[in-house]
Amino acid sequence: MRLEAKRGVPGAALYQRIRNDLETKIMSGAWPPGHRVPFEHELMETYSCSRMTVNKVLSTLADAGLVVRRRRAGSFVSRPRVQSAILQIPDLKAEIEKRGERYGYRLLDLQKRNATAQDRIRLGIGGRATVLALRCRHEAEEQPFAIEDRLISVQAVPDVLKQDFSITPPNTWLVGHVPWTEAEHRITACNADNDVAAELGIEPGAACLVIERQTWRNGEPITAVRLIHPGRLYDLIARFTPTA
Amino acid sequence: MRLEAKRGVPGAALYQRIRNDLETKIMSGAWPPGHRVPFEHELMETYSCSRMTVNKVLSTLADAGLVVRRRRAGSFVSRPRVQSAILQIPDLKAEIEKRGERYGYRLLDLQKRNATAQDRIRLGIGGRATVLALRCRHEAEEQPFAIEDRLISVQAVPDVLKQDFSITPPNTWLVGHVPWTEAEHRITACNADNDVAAELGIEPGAACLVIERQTWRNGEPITAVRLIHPGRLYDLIARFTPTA
DNA sequence: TGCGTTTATTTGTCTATACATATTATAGCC
DNA sequence: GGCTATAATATGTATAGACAAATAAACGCA
Repeated sequence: MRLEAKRGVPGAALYQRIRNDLETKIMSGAWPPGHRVPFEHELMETYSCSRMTVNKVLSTLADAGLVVRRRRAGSFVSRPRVQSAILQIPDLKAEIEKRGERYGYRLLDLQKRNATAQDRIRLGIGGRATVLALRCRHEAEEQPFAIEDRLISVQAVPDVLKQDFSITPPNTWLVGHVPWTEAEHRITACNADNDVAAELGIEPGAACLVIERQTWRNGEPITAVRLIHPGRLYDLIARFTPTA
Repeated sequence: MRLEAKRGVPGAALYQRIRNDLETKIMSGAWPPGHRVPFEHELMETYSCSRMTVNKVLSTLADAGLVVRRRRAGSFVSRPRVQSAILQIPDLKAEIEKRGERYGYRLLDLQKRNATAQDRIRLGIGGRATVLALRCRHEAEEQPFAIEDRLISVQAVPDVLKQDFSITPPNTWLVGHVPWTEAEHRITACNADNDVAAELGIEPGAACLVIERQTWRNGEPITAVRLIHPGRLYDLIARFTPTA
C-alpha cells in the first residue's frame, strides 16, 4: 500500500486541528444553532484526510453536545447551548410561572455610564468601557422574591441598549438572547440590612441567600449580577447526572 | 481481504458493549481508582476485535474522565470522579489545609440505627434499612466553620462500619472512597437558632448558609447531608467552563 | 392527490495496517 | 552505586476499504 506524504504532519495532530476549527466556528456563532455542518465527505476534501478522521471529530463533537448527527440528513449545530446539567442560570420569570404563581417585576434603577473603577473590578475588565447598570425587583404572588443588581458590558452585548427593561427583566432577556461559554457562581448568606429588608419586605436581620454570578463569552466579560433572595423563600437546586 | 464471521454481531454495537462492560466495572467499584485497565491488546483478545475498536472505547472513556491513559504504562481508573466542573463536592479538610489554615474536627454524635421514618425520607429509600447517623463540627483556625449532619446508607456503603470517624471526617472519607453518579444540592439561607449559634460560636440570628446534598450511585441512595456554615465565613463557588 | 415502495445518501461501526511518540525498563559503562 | 544510551512497549494518530442501518427524497401507482 502506498503511504501518502501528508502522513507525518509537523504541528499538532490533524484531528485536533480540525476539531479546533469546527469548535471555533460553532462557539463564535459563525455557525449558529441549527446550521448544517459540512458532510463528512466534504470535510475529507477540505482537509484532505480520510473519512475516519473527520468521523472521529464529528463523533466527539456530538459526545460533547455541540452537534447533533442524523443519518442521511447530516450533522447540525445543536440548539441548547452547552450548559446542560450544571448550576443552571435560571430565568426567574419562567421559574415562577412554571410553579403556577403570578410573576411581578419592577425596574428600580437603570443607568448607562462609563465604567467606574468598581464596575471594572466587578466585571473584570481592564481599560475604559461603557456599562449598563441596573437594579430591579422580582416578585412572586405580590411577594418580593429577589433584588437583582446587574452590570452589563455594552461592548459585549450592544443590543442591550435597544432593550426596554422596564417591562422585560434583564435576567429573562439575557438568558434567552446572549450565549455564554463560562460562568462562575459565588454563593453566600448574609443578614438583611435596613435597605434590603425594606426592598424585600422582610425583617432587618433576616437571613438572605446571596448569589453573585459572572459570565463570559470566550473570555470576554458579559455581565455580573448579584441576586439577593429572602432565605425563607428561595432554594437553589443543583442536580448533577453525568452521562444523562 | 478475509472478512470474519464476527462482523455482523446481532445486538448492540460491539463498541457499546465493551464500553458498558468497562463502565460498569469502574462505576461499581470492582475496578477502584488507580486500578490498571487491561491493555488494548488484552481487550482485543477478550472481545476478539481489532485494536481500533478498543482504542475508541478507551479514548472516549478518557474524554469522559473515567480513565487516564499513559503511554507505555497503560490506562488507569482515574481518582477524581466525574464531578469535573460542576458544583463540586468538597473535602472540607483538604480545602482548609489548602488555604494554609489549621483544620480541626470534632465528632459530636454517632449512631448506627434502623432507619426511622424521617431517615427514610431524607435518604429517599423505601423499605427498612440500617443507617449511620452522625453529627460533627469542622473548624478552621480554631473557629467553627461548619456543622455536618449526615446519614449514610449502610447497605450502599458497608465499609462505613469499619471506619473510625472520631478522627477522619466522614466528608473526607466519603469523597476519597465512595464513588457516586448523581448528586443534588439544595442551597438556602437561614438564621441561626440558639443551638446552632452555640455550636458555631456565632450570634443567634446570624445568617447561615445551608447546603443539603444527596448522592446516589446508579440510583441507589448513598448519603444525605446537611451542612450549616456561618454566612460570614463561607463562600460556595461553582465555576463552569465547558470544554476545558 | 395521497400513499406505499424503492433508491440514494449519510452516518455508524468495524477491520487490518502503518508509523509516530512517549515513557518505562534494561543493559552497559564509568 | 549512579548515570546514560538503548530497546521494548503501550498508546496516539492516520489510512483505505467494507458493510450496516437509518431515512430523506424520488418514484410509481391507485
